Amino acid sequence: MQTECICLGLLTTGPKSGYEIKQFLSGPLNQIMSLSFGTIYPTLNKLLVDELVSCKQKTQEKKPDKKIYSITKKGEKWFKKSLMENSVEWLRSGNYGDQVKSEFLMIILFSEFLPKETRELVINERLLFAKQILALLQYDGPMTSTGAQLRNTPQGSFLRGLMTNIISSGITYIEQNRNKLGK
Amino acid sequence: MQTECICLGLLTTGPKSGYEIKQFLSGPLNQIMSLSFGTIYPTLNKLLVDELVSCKQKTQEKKPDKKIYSITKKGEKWFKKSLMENSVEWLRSGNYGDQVKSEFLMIILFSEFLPKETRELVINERLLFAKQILALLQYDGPMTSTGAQLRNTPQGSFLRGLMTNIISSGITYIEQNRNKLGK
DNA sequence: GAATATATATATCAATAAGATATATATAGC
DNA sequence: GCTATATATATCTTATTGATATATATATTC
Repeated sequence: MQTECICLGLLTTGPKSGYEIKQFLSGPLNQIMSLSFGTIYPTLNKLLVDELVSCKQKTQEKKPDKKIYSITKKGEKWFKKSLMENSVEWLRSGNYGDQVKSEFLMIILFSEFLPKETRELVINERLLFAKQILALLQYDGPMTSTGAQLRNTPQGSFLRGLMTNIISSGITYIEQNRNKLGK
Repeated sequence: MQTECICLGLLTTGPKSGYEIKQFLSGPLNQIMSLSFGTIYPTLNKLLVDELVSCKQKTQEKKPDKKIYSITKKGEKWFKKSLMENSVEWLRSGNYGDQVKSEFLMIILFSEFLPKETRELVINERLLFAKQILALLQYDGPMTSTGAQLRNTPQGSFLRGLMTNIISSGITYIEQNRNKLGK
């Protein structure tokens, strides 16, 4: 999926700045997709030139100015068309639509070369992190910009449920089988 | 984790060509890590210059020549040192050692803009693919170069088990909840 | 009280990596 | 005979990351 489509898709739920898009992709959605500032800002500029988004400068007190991007009607049309025409092709690309790079699991694969203490530290930290993500997914308190778009839609609940399910069963497996890794 | 370390780590289980490294990372291990040819070949050349690997040209009948790379003693030392010194730092990088880009889950997030038929097709294809990965993970027949290194070591069995567990529970969740996505 | 770290916000650039293409040969299927 | 796929390496353009720069305010630590 092109970066353009990802940004446009996120903008369908309401206007956002580049910083807010990054924040959103740094929350629970980071388990699904990540983009860096170096990708987000040039993409928004490109979308602006192509008139798929519009931009309002918002002066903020005590903070740098915000550029709020909104998807235009032209942008919505383009996004929906692109999604319909390409989703099957995107799905079939690469590892059937997934590209995963897990430092953690590579360290585990190579952990025979690691002292027991380091291996245990790595596993403990990772479990802690996974439990933090779970807490974030299950959080139902006041809305933060970070978690907002994963709520109130069937798609958001589906994804939250799926992530919760996968992460939980991963934690259980690691806790029950970590002893098999070691001396 | 640097590409250098990944290649060296994979070479600790025996000499391999660049093509075989790519094959290995295109099997079940693709759920954990992926590298392209444009990354693998330059990395192997760099490792050769630094004398962390050695190379034997192998002329093959009816096929292009193979360059078989072996990790050197210098390479083993460097790899183990790097792993020990950096694994905790690698783990803490980015999304705690994970970088995921899932076209499939982004399509699901945006699926309100998709006709029901396309959404169903995407989910069906993805479930089929997941089940193929499961079969590959559970395969215990004659060894292929692709699956070899995930066997016979505690680390390999641990990862195979973890992947099986996560993928299975993902499949179950999708099958039981896909109806909640639709009209 | 001063120094440091963190958060908000955008932008750019070097280094890295992906994806496409080129080259060459063999086999398998239609 | 034609096309697709598999083996094998290499290169090149494009895309992306990760680091850095800039600016200001707040929170935390010494």
